[in-house]
Amino acid sequence: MSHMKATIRSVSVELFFKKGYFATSISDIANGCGIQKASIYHHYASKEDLLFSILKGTMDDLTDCLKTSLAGSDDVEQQMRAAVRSHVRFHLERQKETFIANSELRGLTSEHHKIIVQKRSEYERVFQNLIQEGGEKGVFAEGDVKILSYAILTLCTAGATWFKPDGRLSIDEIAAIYDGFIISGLKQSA
Amino acid sequence: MSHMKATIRSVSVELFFKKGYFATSISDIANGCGIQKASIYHHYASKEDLLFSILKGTMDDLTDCLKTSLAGSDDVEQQMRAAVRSHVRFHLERQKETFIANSELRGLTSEHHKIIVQKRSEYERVFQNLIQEGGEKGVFAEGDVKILSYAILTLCTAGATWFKPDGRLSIDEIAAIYDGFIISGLKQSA
DNA sequence: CAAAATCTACCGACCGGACGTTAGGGAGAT
DNA sequence: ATCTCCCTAACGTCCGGTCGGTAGATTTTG
Repeated sequence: MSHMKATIRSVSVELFFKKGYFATSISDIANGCGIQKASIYHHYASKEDLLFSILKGTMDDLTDCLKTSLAGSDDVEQQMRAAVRSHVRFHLERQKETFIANSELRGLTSEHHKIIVQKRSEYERVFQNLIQEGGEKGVFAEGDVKILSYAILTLCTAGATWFKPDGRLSIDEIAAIYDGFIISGLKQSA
Repeated sequence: MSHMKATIRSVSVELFFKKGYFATSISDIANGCGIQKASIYHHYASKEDLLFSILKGTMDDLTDCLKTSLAGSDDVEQQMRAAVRSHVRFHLERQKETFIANSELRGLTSEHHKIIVQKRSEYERVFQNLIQEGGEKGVFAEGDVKILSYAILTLCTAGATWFKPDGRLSIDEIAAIYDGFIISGLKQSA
């Protein structure tokens, strides 16, 4: 990826995060890059292509991150803890991209939309399998797998909405809080 | 509110939910109402005014709903359970409006934005006070009040993202799952 | 090795269309 | 006579995207 192409990408992430995809114009992006808007089209085929490439890259990295973090153990509870922490960390470290990935899906063409949704389904399935396995082994209480997986994922994902990088708590502290909260909820002592 | 004004509102909710605020044009709304787009302006001053009135009405109803549900008890745990169930029910029963209220804030002017954010802060404070009080009385484990409140609220709020009214589980069943999950998390046995 | 051809990165000007909004008017109810 | 509610018609603006072109680097070729 050329230097300017990377610049366009990062300026777009910044603007899509701050103003939203539809409220950001190609001129805005070009302006932020210090070039003319026609030059954008030398690097990206369309505005939608730009959005898609951001979303796809982010989803791929997210998936890789999860796979790496699961490789260390084969104990269900430890794996769930690792998965939660990986999920939280990624969403807070790359807050802007993940926020976009969760709020701007409607900007995609239907084919691109399908691709991203499928990637997300595969990602969710990892968590669902862990909940299922944990339930069968008696590590977690029995419960509705889908609802619980949505609960866990959206919980962490939403962090990207309110997180302030220079706030009171560090990413690892937040990850630890979520980790504890979720594992308690899955064990369902109440 | 006149009949047509109510129709415009409900058509807008439908379209804002399905396509998003910026992707929905005044023509789309007029079309859905069976009138000309200029006629919209007899009932609402602008597109933004329409969005704001939807958001404000929804937030007011949400707050009322919470207040009513808390009046029944003065036990902290029971109140938290009631609050969670109220929050979940409202977000699933009025899924489209709450979804918009959580995703289209950027469409507002800065004054209107401020008003809605303030209403939301007051709403959040109710939950934060319950967590605080529960912590002091030893009903819940000690923990970061803000993070936990965000966790609880976004958890339920996110339900409006994936909920299917004709799905496998009823609203009350989902509310019960969330209730158990959250209370366990707050008691932090893990 | 130099000239010719090609490729890369960008620009200024422009296009068709869609958008939110306004002006002015008309039919019916009060 | 006035007010409500909706109409037709138009306005100015901005947007995504295209076009033809240029300066410079790189590669190909006689």
